[in-house]
Amino acid sequence: MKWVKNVVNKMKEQEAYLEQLFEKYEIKFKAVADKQRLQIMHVLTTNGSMSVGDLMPKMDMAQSKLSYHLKILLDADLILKETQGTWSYYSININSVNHLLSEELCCLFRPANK
Amino acid sequence: MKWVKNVVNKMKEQEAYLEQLFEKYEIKFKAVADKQRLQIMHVLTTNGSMSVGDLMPKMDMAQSKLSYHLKILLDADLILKETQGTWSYYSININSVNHLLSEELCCLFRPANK
DNA sequence: ATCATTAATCAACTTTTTTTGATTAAGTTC
DNA sequence: GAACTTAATCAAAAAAAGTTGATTAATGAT
Repeated sequence: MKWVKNVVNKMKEQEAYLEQLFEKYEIKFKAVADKQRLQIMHVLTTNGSMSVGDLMPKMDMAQSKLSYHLKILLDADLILKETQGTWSYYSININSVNHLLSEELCCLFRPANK
Repeated sequence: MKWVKNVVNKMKEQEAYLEQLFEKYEIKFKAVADKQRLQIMHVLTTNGSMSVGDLMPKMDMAQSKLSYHLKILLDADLILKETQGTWSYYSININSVNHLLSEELCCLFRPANK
């Protein structure tokens, strides 16, 4: 019966779609599942664009460690990077954060929240 | 100067508050930072309240493994548990999910989304 | 060209998380 | 109460994530 096959196929498609989706969100949620990275995001929110060197004292973190965490946030598309010569400037990706977190939470990562 | 001390104290309070907040969210985000657990949440969403035994075939997962992941979601307050005799029934905690995730994401964890 | 600066990457190590199979505890059924 | 069912917990092993210090690559300054 043709329609049975069609239904089964639809279900398989749906499953594959969800699996992909969950994988994507796993990466994003892993990125925010660390208080140090949440702190980085918060510092970038309140200070705007910052170089790794600027972040080091604010986070009290060694350079290689900071680079490691920044890469995770960048791979999850939660922050943006702009290279200028030998400097790397990072900033929050508000758009991406808004699509991921609840409104009340986003407030924490919105510039100049009062 | 008294006002300097006051300002410094306020800042320290703010810092302590944020640190606590980030720790709380670390736990919640860790819980959703796993595709298997996202899948569990989704199954609970579409099927309503389920026992561990019901979930096993749906997740194709051994009992002890399932209990492990359910505990993580429960500790993060993202699911609810009701014990009836020797059965444990788990269900999604919509309220908590709504406060954590973006609206578009919550749709995935809202019963009967069309 | 040499030296200094900035930040990414690497490799070894540590810590945390996840998986697995077995055991335990508590409640049913006969 | 003996046997069975359900699900939590445990301990050992495996896998993944995070930390550390050193190296590298690329750019800038002298």
